[in-house]
Amino acid sequence: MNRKATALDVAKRAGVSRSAVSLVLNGRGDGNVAKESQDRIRLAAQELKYSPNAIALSLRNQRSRVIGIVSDEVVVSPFDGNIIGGADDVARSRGFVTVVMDTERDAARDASAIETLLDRQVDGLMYVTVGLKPLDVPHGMLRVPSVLANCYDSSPKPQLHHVIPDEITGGRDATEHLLQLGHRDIALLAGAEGSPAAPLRVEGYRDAYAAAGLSVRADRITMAGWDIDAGFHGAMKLLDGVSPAERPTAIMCANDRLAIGVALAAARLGLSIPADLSVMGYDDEARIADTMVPALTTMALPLREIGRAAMTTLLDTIEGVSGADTAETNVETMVPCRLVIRESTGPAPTR
Amino acid sequence: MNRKATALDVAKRAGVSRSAVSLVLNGRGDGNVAKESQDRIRLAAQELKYSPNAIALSLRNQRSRVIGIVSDEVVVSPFDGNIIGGADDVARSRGFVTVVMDTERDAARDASAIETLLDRQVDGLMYVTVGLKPLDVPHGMLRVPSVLANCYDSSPKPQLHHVIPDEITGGRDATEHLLQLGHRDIALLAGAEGSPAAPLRVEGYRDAYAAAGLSVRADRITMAGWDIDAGFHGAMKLLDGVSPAERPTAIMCANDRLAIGVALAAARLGLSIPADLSVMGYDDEARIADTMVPALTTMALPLREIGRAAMTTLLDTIEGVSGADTAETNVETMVPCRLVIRESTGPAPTR
DNA sequence: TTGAAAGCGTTACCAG
DNA sequence: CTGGTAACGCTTTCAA
Repeated sequence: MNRKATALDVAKRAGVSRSAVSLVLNGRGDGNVAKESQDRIRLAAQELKYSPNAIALSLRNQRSRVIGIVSDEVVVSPFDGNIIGGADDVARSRGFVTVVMDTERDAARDASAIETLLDRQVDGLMYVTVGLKPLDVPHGMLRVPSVLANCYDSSPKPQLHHVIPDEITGGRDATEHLLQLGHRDIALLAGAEGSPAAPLRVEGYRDAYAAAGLSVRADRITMAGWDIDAGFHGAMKLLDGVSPAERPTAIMCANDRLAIGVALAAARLGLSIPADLSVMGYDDEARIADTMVPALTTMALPLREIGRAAMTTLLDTIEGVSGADTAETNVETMVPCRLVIRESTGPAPTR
Repeated sequence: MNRKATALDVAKRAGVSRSAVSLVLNGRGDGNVAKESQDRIRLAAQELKYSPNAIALSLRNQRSRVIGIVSDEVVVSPFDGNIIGGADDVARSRGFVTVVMDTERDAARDASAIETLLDRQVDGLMYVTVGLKPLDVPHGMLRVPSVLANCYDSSPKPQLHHVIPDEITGGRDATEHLLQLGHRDIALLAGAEGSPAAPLRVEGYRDAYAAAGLSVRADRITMAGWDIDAGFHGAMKLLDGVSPAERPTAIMCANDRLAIGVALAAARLGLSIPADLSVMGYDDEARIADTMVPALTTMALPLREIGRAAMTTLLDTIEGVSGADTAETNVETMVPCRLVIRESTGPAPTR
């Protein structure tokens, strides 16, 4: 646990001054320091395993090459962690590191996390949420380049760029997949009221119906909730004791957990998926959708892409890349969802 | 985006010197600074919203009150995030903050994450994994007080304290719950080979059988895997086309996803849970076990407790709390799992 | 009771 | 081409 080597140690060992060390190790040696000294410096640095002290560097340069990521509950919840994964990919590839702080949905902690990060000279901030939602943007975020991922500035005058999934198109594409398979009566288990994502997915569903010249039956749309039991009870209501002619031939779910509930209900009722009933999920949740029996056709949320896009615009503004967004330019990036066809959807049964 | 107030700004506004500001704001004002000046200083600090620059502080004090948490994939995976939540609770309550870096299972990134954290003067390090596993401890962790959560030093001479769940007792308690309900033929879907947790849970299962004076049937234990499909196929093999007398009356699963697969199979076979078949999960995965239909009886992994315990021992050694572990004292803390009884287990069917 | 100065490890500037 | 010096913001010691 002995102290790390400093630039001074390297200088001494190489028999030069600190400044020479600094110049050489930052690639500005040529034309400033004798070749011979350069070699000695580099050798000494290696022998001492010298790496500059990041703290001193930050203090000196007033920047740290660190991006702070604040999340409402991405770390502790099972969802959406890949947004952070994608963001980190991009950050690393551009020579930045990310540090994450999760506030477990406590708004008071948001502010203090951001203050902490700011105090440590982060060069930029990113706020990530579990599930699309409006955000009361913490004040500190405006003091440094910042971006929102999977959430958006809920104030009347949005200041921050945000990156979100295109839920309307997602809902539409999912519905169209089913329509193309010949389904004409598609029930929608639509998630819970109060979530911003749910109504958008419903809107996409309506769009697809309209585009196909079909009219939607209001009673086919249920704001069921987001969990397995909601899917189960929703499906039972739709299917149990209902004659085949009256049954929807497909159930589209607003997430994969609902689809599990639907599958449970179908199995209990002796209905086979997809022969008797097609089931669609949404999210493509890892270790759920792909391992379901049958494997779930679903609309994948572009989590990594959201993270990548958000980090890219953030770093572009930090590094002043030309074309980087200013207050004027677009404040919204929408990333398309991706249809993943597996085994839970098939041709509508003939009746 | 104008610069933050510094101690010098406060001093100027209060008409005193920088040092006075420092003394007063660190509670060492009495006996050193006139009461009157103290008030002026505090007022000025408030007006300027002064808070000390953490970077300068770290540089000066050679410590940061930051704990670095490195994870193999806790952030991006859906599992075990609550370990970090628990750790953060304890850290905050003791005036530390945590920053998380996820290396997405890339050992090369472990080392660099730790180097980055060390360069930023973290006062301590914690490594967290998804699922119990041996860890090839990255070298840098030995340069600063460190602790392992949900993993353990795989080297012959373990150096670091680790905190892990008591899987053997967990397996035993789960089995005993079923035994107490009258089950005598309990099948075990035991997870995958190669995972350290699986054999421990099996050992607990054997212990419970032994304690009850029962002998285990080797063919009742299947290393099935960890996912829904494995549970489904495992259950089908156990149940499909097997006469009631030959069927196990309960299936114990090494995690909740396997239990989903089992429930799916049971429903398809017209078996009712728990009347015909009791099903146990393991993990008490959020939004899965509690919302299953029927709600899953399961063995809850003490994730938050693991995080809390790990952070507590870490901070104790950092702050030199008496009784804090030294190289001599215990290197292992085992946290008990917690039986959560819901609706998927019931009395063994009479036959 | 107060203020000046040193030092934490860097880098950038400017004489030599 | 080189080495000393200032500055980043803070705390602590020492002298006034």
